[in-house]
Amino acid sequence: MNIGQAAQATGISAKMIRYYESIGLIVPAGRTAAGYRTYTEQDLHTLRFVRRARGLGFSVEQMHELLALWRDRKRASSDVKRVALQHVEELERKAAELQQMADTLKHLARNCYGNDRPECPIIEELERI
Amino acid sequence: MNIGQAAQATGISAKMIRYYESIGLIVPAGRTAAGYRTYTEQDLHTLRFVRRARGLGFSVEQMHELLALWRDRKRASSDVKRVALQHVEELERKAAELQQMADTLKHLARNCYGNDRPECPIIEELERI
DNA sequence: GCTTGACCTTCCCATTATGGGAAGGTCGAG
DNA sequence: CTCGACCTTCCCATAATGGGAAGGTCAAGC
Repeated sequence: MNIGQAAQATGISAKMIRYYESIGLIVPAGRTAAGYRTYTEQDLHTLRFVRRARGLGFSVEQMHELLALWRDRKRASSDVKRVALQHVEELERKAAELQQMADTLKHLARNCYGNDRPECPIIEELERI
Repeated sequence: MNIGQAAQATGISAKMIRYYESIGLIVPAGRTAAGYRTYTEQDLHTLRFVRRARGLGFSVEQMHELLALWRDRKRASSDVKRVALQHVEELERKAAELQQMADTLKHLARNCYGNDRPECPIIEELERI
């Protein structure tokens, strides 16, 4: 299977598959005599793992760790849980930060008439002399 | 006032002040005969506006728009409100996305014993054959 | 057998906002 | 006059992703 088919089968773009290979996240794919990358079912399996991890917001570095744990049949589930919970913390911290910004802005916008007049508490807050 | 003092007075690094100037977000600072940038109180005022906008998660492009509205004494407050609410939407969308990821992971982690055994629903979910 | 279009390869560039660091010029205090 | 603290510009790096060029390969159809 060529890279284009692997891309379609896994939902990861060919560009990204090559990138993941180049940074050592996944092992280099096999090659045909002409130099085309070839993908086995096992390769697709790995790529799908990667896609799901990305979908949960894991960074490439964290995926590296997760892939290593996946491959290690004797891993302790506590190791996986640690990585996951650490990531949960970061996700929640970021989510809260964004929500905080949104709340502040919503509060300001609520006090803005939003009409043709120039008076605007949003700008005034940003300006705050 | 030199750039270092302006940086300290506004909480924006000297590096970023130069960057904002280079991309045209702020007007070029005055210069001494030797080429040092100089900042007036008005300049600091603008920089503080920028810092607050950054603190609310506005992108450089959005700040461009906000600065233009700020300078335009005849702006309609509805224009400001539109920019703000559009940003709120994006912030809330991103926050919800992150929180969704966190919730999914927390759910998986809750079902993981987190002990020395290898069985782990987190890895199994990522793998999902 | 040759052409053509769809695919593949590598390489370079761009994105966003931020910082690190080098090489060299300037300023003020002692 | 010197030295340390500052300033200047320029280049590089980050994370993850895509765009695109130049050129090689493959398979289908004539």
